[in-house]
Amino acid sequence: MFKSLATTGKGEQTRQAIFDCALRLFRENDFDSTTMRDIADRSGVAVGAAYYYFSSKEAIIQAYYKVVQEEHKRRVAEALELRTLNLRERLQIAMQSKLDIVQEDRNLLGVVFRYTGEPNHPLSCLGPSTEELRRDSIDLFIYAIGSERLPKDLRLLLPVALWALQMGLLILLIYDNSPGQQRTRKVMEGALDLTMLLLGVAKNPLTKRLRVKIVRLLQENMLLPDFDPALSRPEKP
Amino acid sequence: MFKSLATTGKGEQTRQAIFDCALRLFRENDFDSTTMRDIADRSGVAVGAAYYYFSSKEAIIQAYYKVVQEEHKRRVAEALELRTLNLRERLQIAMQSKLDIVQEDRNLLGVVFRYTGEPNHPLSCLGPSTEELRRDSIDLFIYAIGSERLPKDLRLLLPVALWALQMGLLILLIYDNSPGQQRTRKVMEGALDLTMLLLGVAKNPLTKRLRVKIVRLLQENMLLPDFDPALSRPEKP
DNA sequence: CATCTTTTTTGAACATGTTCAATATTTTTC
DNA sequence: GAAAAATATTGAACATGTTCAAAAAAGATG
Repeated sequence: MFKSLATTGKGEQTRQAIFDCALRLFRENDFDSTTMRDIADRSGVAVGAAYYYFSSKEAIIQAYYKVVQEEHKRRVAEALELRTLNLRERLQIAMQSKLDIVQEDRNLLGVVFRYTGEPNHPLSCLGPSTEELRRDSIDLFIYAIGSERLPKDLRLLLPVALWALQMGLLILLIYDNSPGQQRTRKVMEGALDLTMLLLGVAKNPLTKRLRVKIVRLLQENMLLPDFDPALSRPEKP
Repeated sequence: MFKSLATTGKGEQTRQAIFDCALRLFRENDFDSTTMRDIADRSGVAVGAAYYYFSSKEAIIQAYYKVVQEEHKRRVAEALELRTLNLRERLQIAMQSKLDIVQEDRNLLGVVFRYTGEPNHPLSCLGPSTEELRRDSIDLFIYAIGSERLPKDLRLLLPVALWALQMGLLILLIYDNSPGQQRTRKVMEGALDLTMLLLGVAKNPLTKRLRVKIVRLLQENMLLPDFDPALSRPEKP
């Protein structure tokens, strides 16, 4: 009943060929100066075929981003299962590995953000159509946080905050022309230092009122994923 | 020596006609489904003329955003000069008036963010080509903060933080389908409350070390406008 | 295997952003 | 006011993302 099973059916093969060629071309030249005709030619198919597998040129980038996400999950799981690490180390791995994966494709990455401000666009990186990807991304941070002892509200807040930080770092990475994108790495380190520091402070009961204020503001305005009705999952089955 | 003086030369007149028609059409339908041919037809000129005045379709949106910015400056200046207000009130006016101006054009606004992730694009809202706009926007917050008594580092940090907050609120506004976009307004209020609260805390000398950490992190990585060499202005003439 | 159904592939046609050489108009110069 | 220079305008031509009816290939059914 599902599309393309394990065995690489003919269709899946073409899809992959188109995807691979497209990525190669995007990397050699760049997204905008690569035409769908280029992609089709290189893949040895007609333009129509490319559209049979990808609903638009940008959809190829979305497929790319899904691959990135999978690889990210894989790497984080691998690293965290290897040995026991403290929170700071775990978060660092989560952030770092994402940057590692994506670093060579800074130009492609930009396209992912192209419809940030257009909610109804199927590729809007904040829109409903990408909810699953987003959820996955946040879940990865939840996984990295693991069973770390944290006040309830912080447990709710931290993953989203880290996701937002990651988005910011991706943007920074795109603009970062320092050799090896060291600048972005440094900002990441610094931001994680600050995060740990703030977490320390936040555990202090004196900060309770402030925390409540923040969480309530976000919750009431549906800025925390669990509180978007469309997303809410049964909490106590 | 300058283009188009006070007297509306013929050219400026056409430009304005094209701009007006374009905006009207963008609002009636939307950005993407309005074609340059539509715009040209409605303005009673040939397509080429539209391109003589606007280097691209998106450039019309940039022009729109400049108008918004001007209007924003005007309103803030007007409101702040009317009577003496406290910091919270001043910041609120700065934020609020921006939302007021832009609210009816939530769909257009999205286009402003279209090249966020593409530094070299002339319309990249974080790129070098829009540096002036950004600077203006931050300056407006500096103006709103006025001569409020603040530690030096906060004086450096706050305007940028407010600018970032404003960008976030604009994105939120675009996604906000609550009646009258109340949700965005509430988040704004809440965010300003928190800002004031944090400012209060930050004035406490005990937070000095943390503040220094934050400022240094941003400065070292050129994330504060004054420290981008390309931007630096003589500070002590 | 013959037939029917589904999946895949094709490529011409279309829509629309953009360019540009040619033309017209306006402004400047003397 | 005529000639020259600068500015404005035209619209056909181009490039490229996308669509779609038709054809081909693969798979299912009997």
